[in-house]
Parts: sequence; C-alpha cells; structure tokens
Amino acid sequence: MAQDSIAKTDTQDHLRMWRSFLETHSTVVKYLERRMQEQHSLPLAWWDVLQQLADDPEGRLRMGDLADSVLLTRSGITRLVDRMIVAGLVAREPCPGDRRGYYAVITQLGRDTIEKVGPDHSKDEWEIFLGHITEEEADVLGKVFNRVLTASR
Amino acid sequence: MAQDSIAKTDTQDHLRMWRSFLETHSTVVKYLERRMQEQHSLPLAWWDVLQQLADDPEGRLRMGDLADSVLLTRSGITRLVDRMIVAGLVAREPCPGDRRGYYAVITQLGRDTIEKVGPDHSKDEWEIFLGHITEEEADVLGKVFNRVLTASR
DNA sequence: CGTCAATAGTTGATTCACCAAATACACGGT
DNA sequence: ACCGTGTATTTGGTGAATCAACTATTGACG
Repeated sequence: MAQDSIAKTDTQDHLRMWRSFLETHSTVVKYLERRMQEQHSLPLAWWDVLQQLADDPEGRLRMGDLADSVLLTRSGITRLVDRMIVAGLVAREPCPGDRRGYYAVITQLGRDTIEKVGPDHSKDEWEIFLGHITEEEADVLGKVFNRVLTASR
Repeated sequence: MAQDSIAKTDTQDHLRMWRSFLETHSTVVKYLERRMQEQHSLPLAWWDVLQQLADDPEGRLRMGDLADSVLLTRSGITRLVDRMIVAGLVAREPCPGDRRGYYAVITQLGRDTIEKVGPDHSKDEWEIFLGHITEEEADVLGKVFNRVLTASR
C-alpha cells in the first residue's frame, strides 16, 4: 500500500506522545503529592475533596457525585471521607428527602485548610505544569481532552 | 495590577484544562486496563513490562531501568517481576560483571503473548485516545509534555 | 590495600483503591 | 398497602504500590 510509511510514522509519533502523556501525568502528580505532603502533611486526594466541596454553594455533595468528581469508586469515597471525618475536615450528613443518601459537608476546619493550602498548591501546579504551557497550547490540549472524553461516553 | 483580569481568565482556562487532563488520563487508562483484562486476562502493567523488554535488542533490562520505564519504584518492580516469573512470561538472570544486579529477561512465552495481545491493544489505544487526535495536535501535545518533563529534571 | 559512602535489589509493614456482596431505601405498577 | 426492581452507600476481603530498613556488592580515595 502506498501510504504505509506515512501511516507508520503517524503511529510512531502518536505513540511517542502517548508515552510522554503517561510519564507527564505520573511525574506531575507525584510531585504535587510530595509537595502537599511536605508542606501541609495532607494527601493530595484530601485536597481534591475539599476543593470540590468548597466549590459547591452549599459546601456539600452527595457521596456519589463526590466520587465521580475525584475519580474514585463509590467504595473508595466512603473510606476517604471516613478518614477525613476523623481528621475533622468534613462531616457526613443524612440527606433530607432521600434517606438512602448522604452528603459530605466541608467543616470550618476544612475551609481553613483550603485557605492555608490553596495558594501553595496553586503555585506548585503552576510551576510543575501549567506555567510551561502557553494559552494557545492550553486551548489545544483542552479541546483534545474534551474530544476524547466526549467520545468515551 | 493592570493585567489582573487577563491573568485570571488565563488561570481559569489552564485549570479547566488540568481537570480534563486528569479525567482523560483516568478514563483512558481504566478503559485500556479493562479491555486488556477482558480480552486477554492480562494486567496492563504486565503488557508494559513485556513491551519494554521486547523493545530491547537483547530482550532484557536491569531491574532499575525497567522500574523507571514502567513508572514504578524499585520495590514495585521486584514484585511485579516476581508475579510475571510465576506466570512464565519473564525470567530473572544474574548480571555478569555486576553481582549486585539482575536482568529481567522476556521468555518465549512472553514474546508469544506480545504477538497475541499487541494488535488488540494497539487498536484499543487508537480507539479510545490516539484516533481522536490529529497529527498537528499530537505534535503540540508531544512538545508540551516534553517541555514539562525536561523542566522537571 | 582497607575503609566507607554509594548503588542494586529485595523484604516487611502499611496504606489505599478496587470488586463483589450486603444493606437500606425509593418508586412504579397492581 | 405490597412487591419487585433499581439506586445510594457501606462493608469485607484482596491485590498491588509505597516507604523504610536491610543485604550484598561496587568503586573511589586516603
């Protein structure tokens, strides 16, 4: 076939990119994890939960929705929230009107933690990843990721 | 500051992109993992190891190098290789000239497995991720990731 | 040469995420 | 009101990755 060589280099480029994607994810996430741990003794996942809750106008989310937004399973979020309750950062509240459901609610201590941690974490995100990307590039990446995500549902 | 509003939208875009990046990684990896498991009862990490070893002209890598290339710790790779040895896909060989070191070597069964699994996996990679990206976009992503990786070392 | 800090790899203990099963409740049809 | 099916969450058990500590070996330097 005439375009064998083209298709071949094509795939090679894409595959190289795929490896870089994986390595970048690993590197960046591990870096943020380590910094968060060093600076505030906080697991990165805890920060994600606090942020999601704080983003909500009521400061609370159903367990399932929270699970989705931090990319965990339902059973994963149950245990993560358990640990954070012990630490006093969130609370569990029964859901009025649906007695199967629970809200995870951010506590005052949780909000204080956000204020303390947020700036450092944003700076780290910027330094390890976002700061190396131009606006135009961010635009391309955003489009590509959303296209992939849309296709996968 | 005069450019506050610009910096603000900037950050917002970048942050949106960051979330898509994380979600894309999670979605794509989980998909590939599930497919590999369904089609060939093979963990994705095993595939990565086999591929790295098969890429080497000798079909073998030092434990530490293998760890780096599959993004695991050294202790992680020890155990992963242990499991794969039980399955007969790789072997451990002492390293001539450095009696501290070991090679992980791909076996014939390992090579057979690559032949069996490779096409399906490539197709999956293409369908869930690579196929949604143009050549130009792949080029941008590749450049960005490599820039980030270079900066992080 | 002998000492000693660095390197390669493994092991023990712990952590945390996942799956599958269980529980508790909701809701539409009868 | 009752039943059965579906949804929300938790629980038990397991697998796999991590860190820190350990063993064995190397290689540089006084």
